[in-house]
Amino acid sequence: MPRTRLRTEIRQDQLVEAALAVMAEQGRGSLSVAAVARRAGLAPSAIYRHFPGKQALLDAVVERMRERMLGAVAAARAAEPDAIAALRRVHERLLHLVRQNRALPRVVLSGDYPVGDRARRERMLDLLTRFLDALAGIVADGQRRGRIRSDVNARSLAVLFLGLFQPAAVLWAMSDGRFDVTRQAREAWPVFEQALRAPGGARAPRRGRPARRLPRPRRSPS
Amino acid sequence: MPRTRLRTEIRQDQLVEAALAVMAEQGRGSLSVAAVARRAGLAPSAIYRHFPGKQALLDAVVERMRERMLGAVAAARAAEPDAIAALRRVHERLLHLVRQNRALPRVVLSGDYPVGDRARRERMLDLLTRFLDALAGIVADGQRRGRIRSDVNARSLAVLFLGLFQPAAVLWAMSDGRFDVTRQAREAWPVFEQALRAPGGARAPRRGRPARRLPRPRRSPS
DNA sequence: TGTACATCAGTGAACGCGCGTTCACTGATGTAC
DNA sequence: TGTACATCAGTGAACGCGCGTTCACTGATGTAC
Repeated sequence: MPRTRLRTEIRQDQLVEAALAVMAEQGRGSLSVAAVARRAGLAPSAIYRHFPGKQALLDAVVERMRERMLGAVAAARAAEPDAIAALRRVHERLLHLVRQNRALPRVVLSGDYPVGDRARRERMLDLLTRFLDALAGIVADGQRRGRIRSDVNARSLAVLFLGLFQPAAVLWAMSDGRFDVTRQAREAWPVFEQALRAPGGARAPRRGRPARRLPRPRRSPS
Repeated sequence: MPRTRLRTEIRQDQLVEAALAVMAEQGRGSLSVAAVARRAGLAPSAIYRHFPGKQALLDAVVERMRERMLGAVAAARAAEPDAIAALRRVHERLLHLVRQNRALPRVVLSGDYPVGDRARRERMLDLLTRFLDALAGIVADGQRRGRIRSDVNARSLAVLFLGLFQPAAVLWAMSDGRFDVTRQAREAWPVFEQALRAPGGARAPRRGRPARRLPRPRRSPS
């Protein structure tokens, strides 16, 4: 006897959320069709009314993460004309996204979401590439307006931004929320923001010739 | 008929390396006992002469990554008395480690290595914690000697350091080595190094009261 | 230096289990008259 | 508003496959005399 019968769009949505919830709670290894179905209150076979197979469900999960991540960047950029303020807001929004959904780092940031064929792996990389492009767009904008240092290319600064957020996300997911992601963000952001601004008082790194020499090492152990 | 017969310590070593190779090439999803055995030139059943089960093999893989990561930090610290130079060397060594072994981010940095029970998850988190502790130790040392800014706690700067390395590692692994990890490092390191030094010309972030106000947003779209 | 025996790293065949998927069937919902 | 029918989201049972693991057996290596 069928329980409640719902339209396929609604079920698809529920199944994607169920998959995310299962990953968040039990890790990606436990992401079976049966587990997702149970979570969504359906029989395992019901999934095949809404997706052609498991891989299609996984694709839909990636698609949802893509929408949310790129959405966060676009929204922040639209809301904040200032590049640094926009980046700060992206940072806040991303942490919010991760806090709401512990599975995000496992899907997007682990580099090892179970993507079957080659084309899917490419699409996965494409997601991160677009994300970095969007961030680099904000950075480049800030550089043009003189708000962000121009002696380092925008793409490299975008990867640095990713580094502000990724370890926090992963540590938070690994520790089941015990890692204080808010505190880390509060302390790390000012450092990053300062680094983004024009080279400031300290000597700017020379363009083309990266400082290979170490800064006067002193002799003293421990 | 048995091929070549080797001592169990040697086979254990080979099997761990084989597991890392399989993960590097086909991703963690393909990490089956059969695949590891094939890679090591053994029959699947031979693995049980050297490990009680698959989980023990996975544990050994984690243990090897732990040794190498903590080894890199310890070696850099011993070789360089200056904290900033030591961090730089850790950075170089870690990138070298990742370049040699593409599976590292999948094992350690993904937050989702297939660890069965609760105790194993804890040990996994413990690895990263110790790693961060070791980094924070270097940072604290630099702070005591006035080489590194003291207005941000050492642990937060250590997580920032992790962020310098983790995205590069993951992007490199995801792109099958196409992402230019060396270039990223060359461009990102000076920015990070500068951020580590004393607050410099720019206003230092006030202790205890993080700047919640955004820096004078200007009205101008796109 | 032989011979006898214990040890133990190797093998292929077979196991049970859980997985993703298929299938015939059910019955609620929507539509035509 | 009622009746007849098509659609389609639901079900439980059954499938084949690949997995981790076990087992009896093999034969190379090490050790005792």
